[in-house]
Amino acid sequence: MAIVSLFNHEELYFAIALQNGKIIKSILPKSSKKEALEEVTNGIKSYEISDKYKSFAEELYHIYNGKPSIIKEEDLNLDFKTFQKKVLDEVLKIPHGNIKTYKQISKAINSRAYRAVGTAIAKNPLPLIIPCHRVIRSDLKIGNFYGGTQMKKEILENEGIKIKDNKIQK
DNA sequence: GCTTTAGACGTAT
DNA sequence: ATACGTCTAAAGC
Repeated sequence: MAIVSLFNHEELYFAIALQNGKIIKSILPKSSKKEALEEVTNGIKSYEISDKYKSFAEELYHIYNGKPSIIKEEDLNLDFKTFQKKVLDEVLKIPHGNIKTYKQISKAINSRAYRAVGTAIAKNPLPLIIPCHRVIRSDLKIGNFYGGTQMKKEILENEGIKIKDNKIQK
């Protein structure tokens, strides 16, 4: 049985799901409670909604607004398949306010599978917590994002990164 | 400088 | 077999 907690601020709805005390799923902000719930419970068979982990859901809101995450690695369920685990482990290491390219990630895990890095990140079950928004293209363009490039840009700007014409400014 | 081309990798469809 | 949140190198404008 998974436990789902919600948090909302104005028109932004965040949600998080935990199983055995570990975070198994987070979502990017949605514009309605219904959407947030649908998204976070996608793929989860049985769950109950409670305020028990509301602080985690609220934390998502803080990360979205550019504050450093206080969620610890031991709170996360990182039970992924080998390749994806390597990729997400690397992404998790990117500090707040910093960025890395797809190429740097693939190099760090001794692979040339830049494309596969993209797909692995696309399947990230813990957006915001695993900062996949900090992974960009080597030409410093934003690249794509599950929640849309616009949202990726917004989060990065909230972290203090300057962006002009879809490009990171050094 | 820009664009297009092709092949490289892991995974899901 | 093909498509993808990509990269590089080469070619042409």
